[in-house]
Amino acid sequence: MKKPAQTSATTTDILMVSDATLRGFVGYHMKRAFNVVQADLVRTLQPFELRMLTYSALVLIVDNPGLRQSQLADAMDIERPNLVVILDELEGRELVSRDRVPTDRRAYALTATPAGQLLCKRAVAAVEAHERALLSGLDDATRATLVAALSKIEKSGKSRA
Amino acid sequence: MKKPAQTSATTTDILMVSDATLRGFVGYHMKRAFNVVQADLVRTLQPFELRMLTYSALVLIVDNPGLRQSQLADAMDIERPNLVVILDELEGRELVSRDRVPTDRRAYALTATPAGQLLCKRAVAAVEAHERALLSGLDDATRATLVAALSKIEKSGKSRA
DNA sequence: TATTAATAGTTATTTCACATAACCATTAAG
DNA sequence: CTTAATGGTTATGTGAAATAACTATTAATA
Repeated sequence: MKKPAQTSATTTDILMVSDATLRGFVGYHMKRAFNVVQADLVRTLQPFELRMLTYSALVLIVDNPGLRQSQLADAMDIERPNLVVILDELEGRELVSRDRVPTDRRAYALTATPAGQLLCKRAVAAVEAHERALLSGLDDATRATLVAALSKIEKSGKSRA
Repeated sequence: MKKPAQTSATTTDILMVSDATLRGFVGYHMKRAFNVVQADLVRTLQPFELRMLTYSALVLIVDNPGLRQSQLADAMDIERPNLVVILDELEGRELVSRDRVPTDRRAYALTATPAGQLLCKRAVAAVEAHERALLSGLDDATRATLVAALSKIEKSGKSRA
């Protein structure tokens, strides 16, 4: 009788690590799944030299031309100071422009340049394709339930912020 | 005729920011929902003086007494160097101990002290309670679908790591 | 109107979660 | 026995967030 391949000559005891307790939490599953999605997103955006934040900022500016930095920060759920570097980068690449608002000389109106709009369109298309591939294992009904559940969770947080 | 409350004397134009494009991505919903869950988790763990990482490390050690740091790093999907500080903290608080493995004097076997086990039990209970509250809007079937979908997404990433 | 308070954006600094490179000790392989 | 690989560590860097404190400007109020 052959000994089963001498699995571990080294005392390493390839005992699988159990994460049973953590698996009991929906949050744990969310983090793990999101890590996968995010890693994919980062790879997808790399050719465009966009990061998650520059990407979502750009998309929001394209979709909401003329909005203020504070509105954008609000929409992105980040603090104003963090937005500054993001916009510095986008502006430096001439993808968006900060234009003074004549009626309020404190504020800047954000708009995407033609180059920014083009890059945005391409990036969005790429992300769509990648996400479609990543979620190909889920049928439409499941995907809808997933999104609905996530929305509900998100909303339930808005109350006790 | 009363003018409708002069909604904005300032030109601020309270125009709602549209995130319609981003809402088209499941990943966006995942991030938003996870932010809520994570914020809740952080608040929940604060009384125990645990952060997400110290918490999950502790739980995994309790569930897998004797495991090595590299196994733990692997299970937590982080690099070994990052685990060092986490364990320094847990060991400093005498919640876990690093014991030399006699058969391999390079490695450390990680075990939770009684204090660590107790804290772990309490923390897990608290997180369970909080998560139950957070997910109270979802019925069991939806929750099951959610977890199944997230697991599938997670797995689909494991192939193309 | 003059002063105070609030707002928009910025700078500086910090924390946390992660990654890489390089190193020491020890063990395994050639 | 020399070389590889492994387990843990140190040092260091990056990206995503937050806070405090500042300037310029606009709104509120006394």
